Amino acid sequence: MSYRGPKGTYDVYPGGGQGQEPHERPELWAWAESVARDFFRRYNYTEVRLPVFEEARLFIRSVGEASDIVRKEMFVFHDKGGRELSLRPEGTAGVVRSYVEHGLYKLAQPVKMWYFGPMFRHERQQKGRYRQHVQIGAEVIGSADPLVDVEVISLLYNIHQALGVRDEIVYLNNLGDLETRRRFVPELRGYLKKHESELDPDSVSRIETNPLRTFDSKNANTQALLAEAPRIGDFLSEEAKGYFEAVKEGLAVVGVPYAIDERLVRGLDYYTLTVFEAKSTALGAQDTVGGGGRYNGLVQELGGPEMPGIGFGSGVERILLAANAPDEVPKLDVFFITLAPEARLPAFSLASVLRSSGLSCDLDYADRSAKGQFKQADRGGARYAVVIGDEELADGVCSVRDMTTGEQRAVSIVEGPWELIKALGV
RNA sequence: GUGAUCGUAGCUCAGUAGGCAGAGCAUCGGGUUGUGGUCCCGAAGGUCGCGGGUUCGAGCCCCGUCGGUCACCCCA
Repeated sequence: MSYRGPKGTYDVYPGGGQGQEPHERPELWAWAESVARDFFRRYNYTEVRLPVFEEARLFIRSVGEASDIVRKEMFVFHDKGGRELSLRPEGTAGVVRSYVEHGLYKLAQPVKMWYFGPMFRHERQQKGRYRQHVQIGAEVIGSADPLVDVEVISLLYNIHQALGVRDEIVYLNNLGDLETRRRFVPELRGYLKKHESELDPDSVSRIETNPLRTFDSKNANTQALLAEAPRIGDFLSEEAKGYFEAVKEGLAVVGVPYAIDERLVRGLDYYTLTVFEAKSTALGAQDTVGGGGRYNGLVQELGGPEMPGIGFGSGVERILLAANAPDEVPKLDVFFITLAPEARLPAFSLASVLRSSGLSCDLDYADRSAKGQFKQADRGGARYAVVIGDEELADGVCSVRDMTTGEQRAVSIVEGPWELIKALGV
């Protein structure tokens, strides 16, 4: 094989589902995007389309120097002007950059935005994890109303449910505001240092850089130790506690089931207060379908005014992997069957007119036999086969065959395509 | 980045002990000089991931490399 797609990437291509993963099937992508798009319309979100690369320092500043994404997962490159750029590893940084750059804080707040597009992380791939993957995401900037948190979380959950994600659980936590973190982090760090010898190496290295992340460890010893560790819930300010309660109450009202997970911290540094993660047990080890959180300091951090924000990102490959994918065959309205060389141009012309009228149609381009053309019509799920051969040409008609019933009748084409269009019931 | 495991037809996979590269599905044709979805017959389709080594002889054994898969790490 002379060429292959780059490591960790995949193709979406026609193949009738033979040997294809759900996320390799074009019709499932079309379905997922249209379902998501309709949800965003109903929730009044505006689509943004942003570059897939940005200045690298944007991600370093927002996602965080100590984060794994910045430390080892960014596709960084230099352009010919010596600028250091990076393929975007996540969506929030670009959206916030755009919000600040275009002064969107002058618009009526909050500004509600969504996007659908590829993200890039240089990782070893496995089930549900690719170096290029697609995220559906939403960001709401300019409101600190806990009901916005509820809206964002329920939007994520409802999209997943509409797409058939199986066995989904939404985990929820509150990381507190900056004041909370200031008091909690030294406390946790002290505890971890005391038990340093019993921790796994990854967790030890995080004691100084980002002690909150140790909560994510899958190491059994570390987890046992953390059960006794100080809890962030005990350090929350009254405001943060009240905020958390309001979010929980809102979720109950809109019927989003959730579970509190006090160890949920997430790997991006910009989160404050609400964080959430939607997982599905239908996936492998990479069981997070979508997640996000509030980032009340980020807009200011990136040079804008003090504006709160919240958002989610959800992996479309993982959605499709965790979903009960519909097994819909794309349907063709008409397939033209030409049984004489002189029939090809009239058929081609009729197809062109039918397409203008909104019907989907196709014809044989492979010089197939009559039988082969009917098979092709059948494969395409055609409702009608329109046959044009010597006999039809002599009579100025075409033979319209209903592929479900097998009934066939002659329709005049002497006056043009209008009889045919009428017969097909447009 | 670490570990395990696997690369044979478009797809799913057989391939015995190292001895001529196979099946099913899909594709194309024929049975029906112009009629599909069922059936029957046939054809086409391969640098056995790639490179090196051992051997009279390698899909099979050895080394390397690239890629897939799964897990760790981390996340979507």
